[in-house]
Amino acid sequence: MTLPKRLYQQIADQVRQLIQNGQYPAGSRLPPERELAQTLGVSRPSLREALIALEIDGTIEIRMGSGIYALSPAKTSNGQRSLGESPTELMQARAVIESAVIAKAAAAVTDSFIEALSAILDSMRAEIAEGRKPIDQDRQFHLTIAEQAGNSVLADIVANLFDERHSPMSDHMRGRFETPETWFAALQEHEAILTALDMRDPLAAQAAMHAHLTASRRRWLEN
Amino acid sequence: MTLPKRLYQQIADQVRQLIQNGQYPAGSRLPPERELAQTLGVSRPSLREALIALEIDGTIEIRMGSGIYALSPAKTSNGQRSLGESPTELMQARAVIESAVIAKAAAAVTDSFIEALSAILDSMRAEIAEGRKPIDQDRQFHLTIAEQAGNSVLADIVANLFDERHSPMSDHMRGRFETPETWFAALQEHEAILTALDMRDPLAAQAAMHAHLTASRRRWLEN
DNA sequence: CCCGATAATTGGTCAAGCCAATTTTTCGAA
DNA sequence: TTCGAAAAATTGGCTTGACCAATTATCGGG
Repeated sequence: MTLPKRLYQQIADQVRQLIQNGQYPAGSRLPPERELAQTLGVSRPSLREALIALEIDGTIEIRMGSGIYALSPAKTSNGQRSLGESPTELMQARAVIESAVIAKAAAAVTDSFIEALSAILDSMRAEIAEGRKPIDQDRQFHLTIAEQAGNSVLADIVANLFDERHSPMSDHMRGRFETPETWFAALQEHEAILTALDMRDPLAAQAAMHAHLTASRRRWLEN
Repeated sequence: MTLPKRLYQQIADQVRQLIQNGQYPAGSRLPPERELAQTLGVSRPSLREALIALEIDGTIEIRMGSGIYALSPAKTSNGQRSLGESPTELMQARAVIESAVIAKAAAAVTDSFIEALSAILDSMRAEIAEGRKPIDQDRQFHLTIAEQAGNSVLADIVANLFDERHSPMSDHMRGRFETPETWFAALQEHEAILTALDMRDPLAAQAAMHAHLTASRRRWLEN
């Protein structure tokens, strides 16, 4: 499916291609705004909107009175990966990071932590029973564990990887729709994780999380 | 130090605050462009530039003819963390992830991989000898290891965490300037990592990487 | 040849207008 | 009185043109 793209997005793509194919290597200065706008056949405000997008994703640097400079790809911020580019690698990365994170969380188990996870699973079960998709509870489960590890940088990464896995566009492109059966399987895997955490067993928690993410990958990619 | 902020950034911050403090909860519609511009005392093109920034970072959704809608924080993409917010946590996250990554890379060692790392360290040594900062070689060293792990998602995360640690703003704010001495120490730590990889010893490689990142944290935060 | 002043070039912000998509309102028929 | 279709209003999208501010280039005098 192709969404109609905003003009600023089209312009940004064109400029990004000029940089990435070497026409403007890193450090070089792009043509001035007015010239670029004319070359691309768009208005200056529209070009500026595109330049803002490129500034945000780290493709260019804008210096008032001086010009627009191409940045090296190494300096770009966390660009959005193309959807479907590495779904297997995405799930593998989740397995690596959430295994490390849950080991930390398992070393910091408290009764309230266990109760919070249990409440999330109760809510998840209720949603499944009503035929709804407990995507928010799924996210909350993983994020609560990540937060218990005590490192907000890791928690952010867990959240972002979760969102990449579950972005609406990602699901739509792959033609994947979860069913109550797949959600129930996920719930059972979550309960196994909770049991391992309740036992304060880091190795068991890691194994349960790894099994869950392996199964999730299978549900996502192989159906 | 405070860089003068672009107007669109200031506007975006204001709108983001309106959303985050509950004045426009997720799902609600913001005032129309023309009204918002008037309320904030800016022009419509400037407001539109801000709205593009907010659209990119997932704070809002724009629907032509319908309006501007606040999104829930859960849906936001990888927002930039405030600089200095968690430097300790940033380094801890790097330790967790790069330890996992180097274990994978150590299981996939090849002669050309070792040669590539060795060449990077040679280049790093030459830069240090000439009194320059081998920041690119430092990054290349970490990223080459991450890429050898065979997972582009993890490699991207390693690159992004490295860039967060070494963003010009981050260094400037903390008043930190590396010296030839600190770079030389980093080079020696890198050589220890290479030795462990050359021995195909995942545990030694993990320990060397962990020691390097611990020392790097100390150099960054405690001087 | 160098330095300071001026001009030119560059990005930043603004006002106003028109186009296109969506939503709301109105009107007429059943 | 209700419903559906058409028209109007509202919303975002894009453009043209103008002026302000920072940086760079040029020129003239010492």
